[in-house]
Amino acid sequence: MLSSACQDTIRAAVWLSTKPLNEYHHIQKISDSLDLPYHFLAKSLQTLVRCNILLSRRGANGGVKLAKPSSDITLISLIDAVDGSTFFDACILGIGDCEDEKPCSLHAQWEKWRTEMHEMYSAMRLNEITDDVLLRKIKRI
Amino acid sequence: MLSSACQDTIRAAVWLSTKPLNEYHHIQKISDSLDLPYHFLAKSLQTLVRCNILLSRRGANGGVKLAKPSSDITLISLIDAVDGSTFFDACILGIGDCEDEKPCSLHAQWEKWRTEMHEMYSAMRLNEITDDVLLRKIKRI
DNA sequence: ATTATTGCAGACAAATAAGTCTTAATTAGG
DNA sequence: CCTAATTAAGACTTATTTGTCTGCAATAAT
Repeated sequence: MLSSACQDTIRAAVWLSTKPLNEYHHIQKISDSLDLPYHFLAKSLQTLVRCNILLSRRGANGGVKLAKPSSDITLISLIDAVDGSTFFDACILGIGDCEDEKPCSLHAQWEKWRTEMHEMYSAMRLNEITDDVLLRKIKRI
Repeated sequence: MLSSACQDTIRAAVWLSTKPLNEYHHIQKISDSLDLPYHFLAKSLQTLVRCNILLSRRGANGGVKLAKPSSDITLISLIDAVDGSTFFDACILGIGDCEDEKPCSLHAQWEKWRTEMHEMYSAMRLNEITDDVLLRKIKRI
């Protein structure tokens, strides 16, 4: 559904959204707080830096921070950055040209949900996702 | 979303549902018709045999066929057999104990869709999925 | 300037998913 | 009984995802 890299970046971004905008935070601190693998998380966050969603600074007291207010960062921008937008385009049965030609019987219903999901992710901004479940130190399944 | 093994078995089952119930069909014929990898499909279909969704017969003129009328076979039974039911239980952010404790802010909406999807798959039976898109020879993306 | 600290980049390793191949077992038909 | 055809089972390979490690480059503090 969402890759684990994507799930990690979402949780990390939510974590950052609870911190002041002007502070840089060491990625190690984030991975420790959320119990995520440091290097794996670091790699995914680099993607967000390249997409101008995060800013980073090297060296002592360096780290990463949100590039803009959390109310300006949509969930879909994170998903697109890390996972790409393939999920919201693909047929649920993996049939390549199902969408362009006549859609299969599952496709019609699937498309409805896909669209709804995409709209929700597009509407939802980081500052709305303040639930502390995301910020708790929870090892993945 | 659905594994490719699962997508394949669904298409194969739909293909079988268009054939007379008393005929066995060589798996090679199915994989040729749908342009799916033979051995990979064969393995997945064996799972359906073990779940009593398909019947099989070895040897000359052998093959597989539906174990019951296509109107008695739900889509969810295929998905559960091949992929298991983990998808319909898991948090979209991969947080293990999100459901049992307080759900995260995404979880509430996600659960609604998950449930709807599960209900649709449970209600939908093979004989309703007659769309010929599924039966066309279409290479995966 | 020097040094410690940090992100960056890419090679590497492990785990999982996807796909292939070989051999054995079973069956129909001659 | 033989033989060809076909599923069953599982080992094997390949691809993708996930995760780790190492060294380099930049930067702030001293």
